[in-house]
Amino acid sequence: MEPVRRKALVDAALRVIGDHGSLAVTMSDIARQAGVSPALAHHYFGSKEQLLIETIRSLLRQLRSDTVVALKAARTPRARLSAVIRVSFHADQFAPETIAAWLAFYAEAQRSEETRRFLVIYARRLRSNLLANLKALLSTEAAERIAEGAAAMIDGLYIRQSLKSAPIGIEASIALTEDYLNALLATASPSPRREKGRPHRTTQGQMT
Amino acid sequence: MEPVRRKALVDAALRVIGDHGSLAVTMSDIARQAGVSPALAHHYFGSKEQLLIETIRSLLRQLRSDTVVALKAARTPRARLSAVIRVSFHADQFAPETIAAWLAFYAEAQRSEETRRFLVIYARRLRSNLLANLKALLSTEAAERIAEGAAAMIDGLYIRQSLKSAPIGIEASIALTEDYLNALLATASPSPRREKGRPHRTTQGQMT
DNA sequence: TTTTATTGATTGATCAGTCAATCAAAAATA
DNA sequence: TATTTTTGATTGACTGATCAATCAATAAAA
Repeated sequence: MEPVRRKALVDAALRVIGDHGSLAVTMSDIARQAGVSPALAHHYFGSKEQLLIETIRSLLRQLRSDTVVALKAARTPRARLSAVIRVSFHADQFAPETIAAWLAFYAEAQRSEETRRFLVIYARRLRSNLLANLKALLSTEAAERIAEGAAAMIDGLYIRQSLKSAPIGIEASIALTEDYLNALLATASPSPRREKGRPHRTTQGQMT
Repeated sequence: MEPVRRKALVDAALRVIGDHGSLAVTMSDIARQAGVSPALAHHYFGSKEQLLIETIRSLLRQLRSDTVVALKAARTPRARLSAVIRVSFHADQFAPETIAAWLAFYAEAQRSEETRRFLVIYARRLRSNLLANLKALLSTEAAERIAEGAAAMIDGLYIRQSLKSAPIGIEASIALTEDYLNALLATASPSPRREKGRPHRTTQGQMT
């Protein structure tokens, strides 16, 4: 029973948090969603915090698994970059409840060291997946900048989605990130082996 | 006394929320920080929610005021774009407690209609400030895309800062956003009056 | 005197976490 | 096989703590 209940409770927590849009949900809410008593949730997880930790862990596991699959299917570095982007905006990730859950965990990371650790892992993975493939196309220096920028844009599009103010769709979000990549790939030095010196200003003054 | 107390309480709330990294702070915490009794906070604001609303309103007012000043000092559209970026990463905004507070409100917006309204106003203002100046340099169509992208990148850099995982500094954040702008300004059609037709793919396939 | 500012004390609700008690299945024993 | 024992699953009822909100009372100012 244990593994069944644990999974049911973690799934329920994710759902309840997503619906409610906050981690301020009660064990009762979660237990009810899972169809068990609150006491049982405590029995298996010991504390609410522990259940929440398992919940974010599961969110992360899902994302990694999706990423691995997408990466495996892509052959070239450029294609792998697109794969990373696509996974980030994949339908599951972009569901309102999932976005709400991620956001809630971001806020929680301010207070829970353990939650922060998980989110740092996420941020690093995203950056690293981008960086590894950018390095095949650009100098390390340029690759690092662009990886940082692309990761920020992905996170930003994601968080802006949570407000549903300007409902940019999945496709538009992907296109925007791809445009960023394309533009900077074209502007920055095109080869991994490039001349050193000034950190190559991007074509300034083009448009006054 | 009323205006004095209201301001003290709003400032205290901002501080406590920032320190605590969450809206789950008590009226007592806030009142203590402001040096008054919890009962007085209720007396002037009626409810905790109302105090929180006033708090985010104050955050927004500050940001707008900074923006107005920065915008006034800039002469060209391109300079105004830089001004908008600079204000977003201005030292006040980038202080850990301020970031924590913004994040907390983002999470709250999932649940409070009124909080969401304020954040939507913020998102719109940012987009609009960027858009107005981009339109002077590009077709409306391109300007809209780039405004969306730049706004997302700003928000993304901001939120990533909250994790303190890859502590990108203020200057680096500004540079990254400027690079995005420069690259896309160079790539997209350079004039406001441009031929119509296909939505101008950005130089695709440049770098295989 | 009337109004405003301020607080201590209290209330009512909500929750995380505990615990003793039940129930059922499996294991051991006869 | 029939039985007792043990173990794990599960819950209802309870506790202690926390907190938003209220209110009656006091102090001070107008």
